[in-house]
Amino acid sequence: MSVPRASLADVRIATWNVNSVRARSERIAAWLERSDVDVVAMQETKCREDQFPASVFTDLGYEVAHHGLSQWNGVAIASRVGLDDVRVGFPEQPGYGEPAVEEARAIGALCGGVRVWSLYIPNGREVDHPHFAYKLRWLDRLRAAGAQWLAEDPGAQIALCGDFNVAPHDDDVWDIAEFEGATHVTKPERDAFEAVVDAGFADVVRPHTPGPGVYTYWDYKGLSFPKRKGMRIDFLLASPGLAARVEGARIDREERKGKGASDHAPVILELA
DNA sequence: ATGCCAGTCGTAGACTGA
Repeated sequence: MSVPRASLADVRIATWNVNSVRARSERIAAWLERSDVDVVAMQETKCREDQFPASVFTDLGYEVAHHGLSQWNGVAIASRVGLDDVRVGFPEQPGYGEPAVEEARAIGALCGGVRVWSLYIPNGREVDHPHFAYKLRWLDRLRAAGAQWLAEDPGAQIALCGDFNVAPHDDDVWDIAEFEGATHVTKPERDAFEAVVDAGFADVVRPHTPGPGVYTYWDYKGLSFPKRKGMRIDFLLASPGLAARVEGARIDREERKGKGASDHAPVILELA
């Protein structure tokens, strides 16, 4: 049983695409004990509410909120510094298809004074696929929601955490030449990502984890991890009020190693 | 690149992922 912290200073916030919370439950529990994070935003839980293994988190002293509608997507936040005012989805979050169907891609909560969002941005699939337009629309609505939150409270401490499925710069992939015509690196996707940043949400991890060759995701196929063929697509974007508290950040490559790893590594932010 | 690897459904093979 972890001891809840008495102070809200020296908080660690992480984001991690776990690629199934059920298949990964033992590794997640071991990682929580090892990493000593206070808040973790998870994506791709891949389960419904009634299937979510809440005890994995509560047994370690965390509160947990989950949003899952099917075996796809699914987002959660676990916290041991409070978990209040849980919000499922953000205002005007787009749905997918005709008619538009809501997907479990966003959950927010107030954790120790920080508004934490766990976000799973749509993949896009192919550049000419309807899912690609959905991805761009989703990012644009996230930008609009974020801008509105900062307009209402410029000093708000907001963390947009998640798998953005965008590699914003060429050195965020192992070889940009290999991505000709591929999603994740196109100008519209990068513009949509930068628009979120420009709305006031800075990538506060990169200054502490400079590249090139620094990634958060490695495909299971083709020995991508040992070959260091990765992508940097998981981010913690911080509002000005939160960015001012950032003292450090790291990507936990160790967690990508061994049997039963997620294809994404956790990304951890250290706050004063 | 038709696959590669992994997880979901369910119990074969389709779908999703990036």
